[in-house]
Amino acid sequence: MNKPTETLDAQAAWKAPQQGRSKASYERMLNAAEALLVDTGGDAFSLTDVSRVGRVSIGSIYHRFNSKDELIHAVHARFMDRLSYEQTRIVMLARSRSKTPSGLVRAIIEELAEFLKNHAATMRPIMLRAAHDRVVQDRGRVAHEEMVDSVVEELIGHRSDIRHQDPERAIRAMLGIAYAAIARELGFGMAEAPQGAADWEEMKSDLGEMAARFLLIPSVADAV
Amino acid sequence: MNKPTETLDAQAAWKAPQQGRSKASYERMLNAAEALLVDTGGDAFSLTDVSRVGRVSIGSIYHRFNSKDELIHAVHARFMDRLSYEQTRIVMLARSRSKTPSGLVRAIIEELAEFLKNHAATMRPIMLRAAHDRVVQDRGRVAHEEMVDSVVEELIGHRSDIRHQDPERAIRAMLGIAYAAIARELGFGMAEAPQGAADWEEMKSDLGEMAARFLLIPSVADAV
Amino acid sequence: MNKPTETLDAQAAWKAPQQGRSKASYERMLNAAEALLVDTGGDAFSLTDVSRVGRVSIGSIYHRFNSKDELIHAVHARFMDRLSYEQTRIVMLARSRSKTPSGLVRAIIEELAEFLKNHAATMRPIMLRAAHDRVVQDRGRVAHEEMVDSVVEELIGHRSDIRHQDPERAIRAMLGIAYAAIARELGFGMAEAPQGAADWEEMKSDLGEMAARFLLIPSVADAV
Amino acid sequence: MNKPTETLDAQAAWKAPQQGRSKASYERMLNAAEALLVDTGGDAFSLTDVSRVGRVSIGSIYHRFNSKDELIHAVHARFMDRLSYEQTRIVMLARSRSKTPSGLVRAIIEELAEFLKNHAATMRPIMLRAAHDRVVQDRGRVAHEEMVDSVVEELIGHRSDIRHQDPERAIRAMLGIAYAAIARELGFGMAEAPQGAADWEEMKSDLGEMAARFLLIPSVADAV
DNA sequence: TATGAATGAGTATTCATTCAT
DNA sequence: GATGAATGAATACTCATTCAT
Repeated sequence: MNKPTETLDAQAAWKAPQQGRSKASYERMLNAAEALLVDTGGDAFSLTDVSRVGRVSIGSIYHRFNSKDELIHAVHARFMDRLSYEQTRIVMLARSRSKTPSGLVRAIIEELAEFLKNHAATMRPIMLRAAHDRVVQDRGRVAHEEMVDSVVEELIGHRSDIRHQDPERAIRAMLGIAYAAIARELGFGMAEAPQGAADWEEMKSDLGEMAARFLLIPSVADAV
Repeated sequence: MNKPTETLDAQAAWKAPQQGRSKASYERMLNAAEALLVDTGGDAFSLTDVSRVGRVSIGSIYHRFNSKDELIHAVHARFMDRLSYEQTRIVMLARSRSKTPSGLVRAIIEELAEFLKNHAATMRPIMLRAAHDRVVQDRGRVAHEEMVDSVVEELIGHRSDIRHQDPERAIRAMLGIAYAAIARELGFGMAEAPQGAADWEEMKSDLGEMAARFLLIPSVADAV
Repeated sequence: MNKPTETLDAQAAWKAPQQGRSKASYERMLNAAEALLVDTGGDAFSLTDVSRVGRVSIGSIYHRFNSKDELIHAVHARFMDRLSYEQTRIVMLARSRSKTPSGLVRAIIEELAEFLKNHAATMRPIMLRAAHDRVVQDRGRVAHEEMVDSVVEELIGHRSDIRHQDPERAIRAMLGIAYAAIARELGFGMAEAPQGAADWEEMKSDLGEMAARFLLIPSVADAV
Repeated sequence: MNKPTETLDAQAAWKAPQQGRSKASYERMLNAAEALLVDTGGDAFSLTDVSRVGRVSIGSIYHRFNSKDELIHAVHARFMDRLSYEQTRIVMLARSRSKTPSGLVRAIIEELAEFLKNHAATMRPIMLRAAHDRVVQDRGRVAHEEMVDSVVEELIGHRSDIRHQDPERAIRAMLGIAYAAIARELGFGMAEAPQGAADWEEMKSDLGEMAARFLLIPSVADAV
């Protein structure tokens, strides 16, 4: 594994077996690899480790995957699939909490933050892997864009409240900034959870406040 | 170098020679290691590479440093020293550009962003290294806090314009968020520079706007 | 299969099924193995390859054969059987082309060369295999001796024209030399066909000439 | 080492150290590899074997060579160098034994055969390696051509005695055939020395006879 | 009988670190 | 001090063979 795959696996080369012993061993592999990903905080585990933890032979792993990279991509893909459903619910949950524009924006930030926090343990090493791995980067970008689109779709309904020339661009900018701040707070791309992250609630609140002020209030330059 | 040092090198074990051939060879080491850090996008270069690029023997490297980790820490320390002076100038430069609170906030964001962009090539792999390396993390945190403190010191003079219960906390929150957004845009912690980062000016402007509105305008909740 | 079998499989351990689906699958195995032998230029293909190419399961292969070696021996045996008939015709064809001793010798060389050339694609990797595999060596030797015997039988009828103390030995020596030269020209024992083998016709003609002069003309030592 | 190098190493990547411990260890590597080549009858030995037999570490081998292939090429090159001097002496030795054309041709065959026999133990596995390895093939071809050229140069002085339209071509054809026959007799390209090779003297004599008759006597077709 | 998933010993290669010169 | 050769543990990957279903 000198260089992680540089391009998207057009068609994933591996496929999940559907039943029985075979499926059980397949899942032990993925579970072991995911656990090691989380525990080591990166991909610096050996296939021997996967073999031991998952109680599968090295050969079995290579029976399913052509390389360690492919195994990691399978773990990633499975993780992204799990995320997918929850991610679509962010806007829905936020909407159910508030109907005012300001409240909605804050709720979206809050739900997004909680969603990411719930999966931080796995996202941390995945983001680290993304540093070198185009496949992981690309899949991550797609998921991120889906999330952004769903928020835009919701907030654009309030476009008249958004004090920007281009409301959609403002929403996207705000989300990019909020995502970056949350990811940093949660230590995405770090091997371990950050230590001094005591102020999670405060941080969410600040971020919601900032987002709401940014979108919904006329520029200070106009005011002053 | 499976595991980067986990704790602060209480006292750095290496010291720079003060003169002559010795100093020249010492600097070739550091320069080679830094160049490789940037070129490979991480610490995945071998000491043999350093030896070749820097025209120093492996033995010389181990004469100065007890391990590859220490060499990298020296590179990091030297880099942080170079940054230190420029970082202190951020506030000064911003102040010279605008005196109104709003303009000052925007100028600070702008200067911070440009400062980070100027050093992005080196900061990218360093942030990646920080993922596993407590020493790098800690030094980075210290520098970051110095930067934050200097901004706080400047903006706190305008505390009456800051529409928050705790103006200092608001400033710190804003800076954390802004820093995260800039770092993400510049691809800190990634092996390569991000591809589609076309909208640098827009992004700086959005961030400045967001910071100004966050700090200087009453909450939308109060208003609505 | 680190070490090919060192001794003759006293009794071949496999047997061909006589009918139906079973026979079809058996032949797909042999065909796949033979094709891979030719394509890879040696035995460096895996049973997984045979399984894929021949659309037979690994289990099926092991149902018929106790090892990869045995499979290869079966391919070899089948190939030698196909050769057997054609080989017996070499002398017959040569005889029909010329009745003079000189013409007959040349025709035999010509027919032998063409016969080997027709099967060169398969003989190349088989000779390579023979380098390590006593079973293949021994079977090859037997077939070779049959060919030599048939030529001796034919030419010995012209013994009075052969200018040697021991005409039979001279014939055998000549055939050994001719066979070696043809095999070298055709790249037997090489992974690929030789590149610059442009002069096939010339080579056959030289060899025929040499054989004829060797057998049918008194020694130069006698003459000079 | 899935595929031996396909092209000539333009410049050999390894170089022999000139003195001391370093040279001793370098030679132990080459000697061990050569011994294993001969003993195993091919390149099917592991670098661990080389490490054990040569009392050098795996790392030392990779300090000198970039791959197992390169090590084998170095062994090959060293062997070819040793051969080079002796090969140039073939013609000289033959000339000192006989001045008549017929005697000279026989002496050349005899010397060539003895020369090859003396190095058969190493040439056997090298020829096997050449089956897959273009570098070995190419170097071998060059050496072979040098030998052929030196013989042509000698015999062409007797061109008036050579009963062929194109004497040089006849000499080259004869040498190609003789070389093939000797190589086959000596088991070049086989893992082990041939068993039933009882008739070495006879074979040399037959080959010399055949060569002499081929070159020096008018065609039987002309005579009959 | 047929299938193909599972096994695991074996191989080439890398690289931080040590140490003889 | 300086050099760079030597070390060897660690790792991804292959493939003949076994065996559960």
